[in-house]
Amino acid sequence: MARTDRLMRLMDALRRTAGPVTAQVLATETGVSLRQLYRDIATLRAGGALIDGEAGLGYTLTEDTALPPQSFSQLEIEALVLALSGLDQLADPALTRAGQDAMARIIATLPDRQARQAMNTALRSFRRPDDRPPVTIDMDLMRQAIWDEHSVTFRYTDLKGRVTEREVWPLAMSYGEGNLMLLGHCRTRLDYRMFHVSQIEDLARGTESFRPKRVALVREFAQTRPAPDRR
Amino acid sequence: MARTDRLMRLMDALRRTAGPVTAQVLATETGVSLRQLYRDIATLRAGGALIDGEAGLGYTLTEDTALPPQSFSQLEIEALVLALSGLDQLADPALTRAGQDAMARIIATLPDRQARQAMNTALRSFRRPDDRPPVTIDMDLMRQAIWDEHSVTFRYTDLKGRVTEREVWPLAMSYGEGNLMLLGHCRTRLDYRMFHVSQIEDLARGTESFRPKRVALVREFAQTRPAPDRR
DNA sequence: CCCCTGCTGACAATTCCTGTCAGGAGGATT
DNA sequence: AATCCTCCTGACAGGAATTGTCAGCAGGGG
Repeated sequence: MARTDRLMRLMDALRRTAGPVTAQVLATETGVSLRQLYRDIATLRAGGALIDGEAGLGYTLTEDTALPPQSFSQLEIEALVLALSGLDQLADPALTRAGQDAMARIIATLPDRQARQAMNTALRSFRRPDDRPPVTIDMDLMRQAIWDEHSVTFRYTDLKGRVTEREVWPLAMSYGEGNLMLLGHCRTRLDYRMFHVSQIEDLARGTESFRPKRVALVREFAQTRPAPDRR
Repeated sequence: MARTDRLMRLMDALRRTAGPVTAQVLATETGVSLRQLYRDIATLRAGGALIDGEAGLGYTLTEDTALPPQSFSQLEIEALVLALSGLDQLADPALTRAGQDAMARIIATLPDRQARQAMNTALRSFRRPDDRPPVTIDMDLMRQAIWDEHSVTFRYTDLKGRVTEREVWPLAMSYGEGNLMLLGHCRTRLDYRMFHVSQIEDLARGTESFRPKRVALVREFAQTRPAPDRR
């Protein structure tokens, strides 16, 4: 790892000095021949760093790409932006807002050029939120219950129109078929169930606590019904 | 830089998987012999990464040393996980993979408790990838063209079954109606068009460059047809 | 007991890295 | 113009590092 290490020190040296630095100085500082230093500079440039080299003057670091490892790749940013844009369709304003905040925070840590491009590489979704039934229940209460590992009670209308009262251990939110769904362990049926959030009414905090079983339960569920493979 | 690069990919692979991974799997994934993988693991450990290796089971990443820690609220993490899970539906393996890597990297910077919870707060989507037409074109080429601000040509079958040859300035990818879409400026029609990626055939690099107009074009498009309000 | 795994050592082949030498081209100073 | 300083590139050979193969040990789980 001597090389990688040296390249890091070279970047540090470039960052440290404001004005142009000659290759000779950098070569001495990194303990390498002049020829090799030119090669190292070439390597850094290939890695995305914008290093301005002017004959008769020296090197100036124009833009710091911090090299792939520490940050996100272009493709990863694209995936994030694209994915977050899908949240608009979930009709859960708090969640959408949180997603935007998170994205903004991530973008804030990006190098300038990458950040500006990121905003325009992927677009927000074009489907209007009104397209799907609005979420009427208190999602904050639901999230709180999931987080606290505490049961909830609600009235549920299933796909065939049957209405039932249920007490459920809320395990996780999911995004299936373009709808916001709740995965829960139904205390009445004693089995895992997926609920369409839009079909839930009269949500209230229940009396049971299932701490700290949630992680185990979710894992059991995942094993019972394997999710689509990841690759 | 082949080695350094491979070590990064190895870290990504370790971050991505929750449970123990065997050395053989990692070796295959990073394209290296089993022996070399053990050496690579040793290198990462020497570099400070805490990788737990148990005989008969596999490797588990205990602690990550990369990336400055970013703090996210519980809700933000939930939004990220939920959003990223939607990528599975896009049938673009590279993008899905990038999303997983990015998520893993974010989670790696989280405090332990928060991280463990995050993995289970939201579930991956349950819709199987096969549900939608697979992406047949070379998305890498498309992304490259967007990034390079260079035109592309392709044959397009519209919703009414009409087939046309087009040259387009690709502006951005979008995720609308649950499908992967391309926003482009059609050079034939001289107007903005949305294309369903699954309807694109014979994608090739075109002859026109539109540098550096992309940002301006996307902005103009956004003003012309306002996206659903963001709040 | 077996199998599956993590882990280590040795060795040869190969690849990669590096220093040296020899130039070319552009800017700044005289 | 002349000169110096610099960035930059190519070729080549010695050396260092990386890697695959082969061999063996140790620990967990059935």
